[in-house]
Amino acid sequence: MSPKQHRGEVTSDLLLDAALRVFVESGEQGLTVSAVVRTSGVSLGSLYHHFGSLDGLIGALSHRWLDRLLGELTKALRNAGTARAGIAGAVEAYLAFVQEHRGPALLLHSPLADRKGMARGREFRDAQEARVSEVALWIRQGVDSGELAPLPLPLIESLVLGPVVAVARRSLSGIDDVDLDEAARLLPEQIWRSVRA
Amino acid sequence: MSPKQHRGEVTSDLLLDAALRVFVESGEQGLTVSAVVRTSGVSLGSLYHHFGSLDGLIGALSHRWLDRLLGELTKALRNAGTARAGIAGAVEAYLAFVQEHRGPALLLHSPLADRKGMARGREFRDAQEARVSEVALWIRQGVDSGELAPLPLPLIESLVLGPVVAVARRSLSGIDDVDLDEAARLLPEQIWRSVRA
DNA sequence: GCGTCTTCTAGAAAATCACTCCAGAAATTC
DNA sequence: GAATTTCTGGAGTGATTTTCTAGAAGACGC
Repeated sequence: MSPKQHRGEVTSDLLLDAALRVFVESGEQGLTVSAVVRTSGVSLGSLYHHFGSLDGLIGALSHRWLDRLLGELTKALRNAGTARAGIAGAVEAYLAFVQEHRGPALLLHSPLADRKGMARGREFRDAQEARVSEVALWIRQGVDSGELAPLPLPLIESLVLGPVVAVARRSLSGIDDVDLDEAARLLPEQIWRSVRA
Repeated sequence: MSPKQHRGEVTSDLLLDAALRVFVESGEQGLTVSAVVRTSGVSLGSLYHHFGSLDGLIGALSHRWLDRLLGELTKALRNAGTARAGIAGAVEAYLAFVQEHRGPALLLHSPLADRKGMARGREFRDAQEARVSEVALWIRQGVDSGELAPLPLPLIESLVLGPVVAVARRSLSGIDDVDLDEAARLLPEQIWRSVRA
């Protein structure tokens, strides 16, 4: 790690951290270029040098945390001996992530991540693709082994993650009375019923 | 219908229609005040007179279509004799709506509707509340009659709509190969398994 | 140590938007 | 037919993102 690169990493990390902090404190409304520049202490020029645009910065931040979340999910799948245990583990891991990282979870489930998280460069897409295809592979194995119902892969993925995302959104939006602990206790069994063979 | 009101309705409808057209053609990026003014032929002042802000216009548009969608869902629930038939009907109605009204569905599933659709006035909220509470009531009856599993209502709602929304989003984003007809054929049975008693 | 090239920082200026404001037209009311 | 309310029009304002360019800091060969 050369000094120059070290400096560069520090600067972009300063920006990413500041962006998350601003988002948590001020919401997506307050997440402006000037606010990030102010709280990070980094200059406007540096921001645009490293990320090209505000969307680029937000996209990189979203990607960083989406990668963590997908990492938790794939780890849960990998460590499970059965399809049933894998589904349950992934559901619990998702909800645990939302509880432990409320700020980042809020970002990932906010409109910002949808818009700016997409249309990323190659590196971003590829790292994600690796995760996603690992999930797809795990599902295919479950179907082939007869543990999961013989459905199209996207449908199985939607049946598993759809309810989890819905519950997470409700909890994060705050207007609903969803207890994530309760959801983590009840959802795995119900979701399993919808995808088991 | 007096002449003035007639003119007023025409003007606001011109704006709503133009906004949807602009969104479908140019995406949420292109949905600007000037674009709406240009394509509608209505003046800037009129836009702000009728809707107060761009968010107000988008919110009204989202509300108009969300109301239609919820109407389809509640109609499906009302016309069903059993809980199982109701779930299946609602799922099919949702997916049919997405196929028949791709533009509006894209709007409803886009970040715009999330942000601007909220924080509306009393009239908007109330009309929606009526729909939502009708759904809640239907679910409660299913639980009480022993047809649905004794779960918290938000969880049941998430188990039913979560996968449907996930599939709809995939289809609308275009990057995925989800066949909505196939989904409408397969999902009802799988979702039913996750919520039946 | 010394010039060169690339990378990075800095912030002023430009461009784009949503929104305000108010003058006046059109419709309504009495 | 005058007064009042509602609606239309668009120039102007302020905020925000982005561009531009001048130059500082580091990498590298010599």
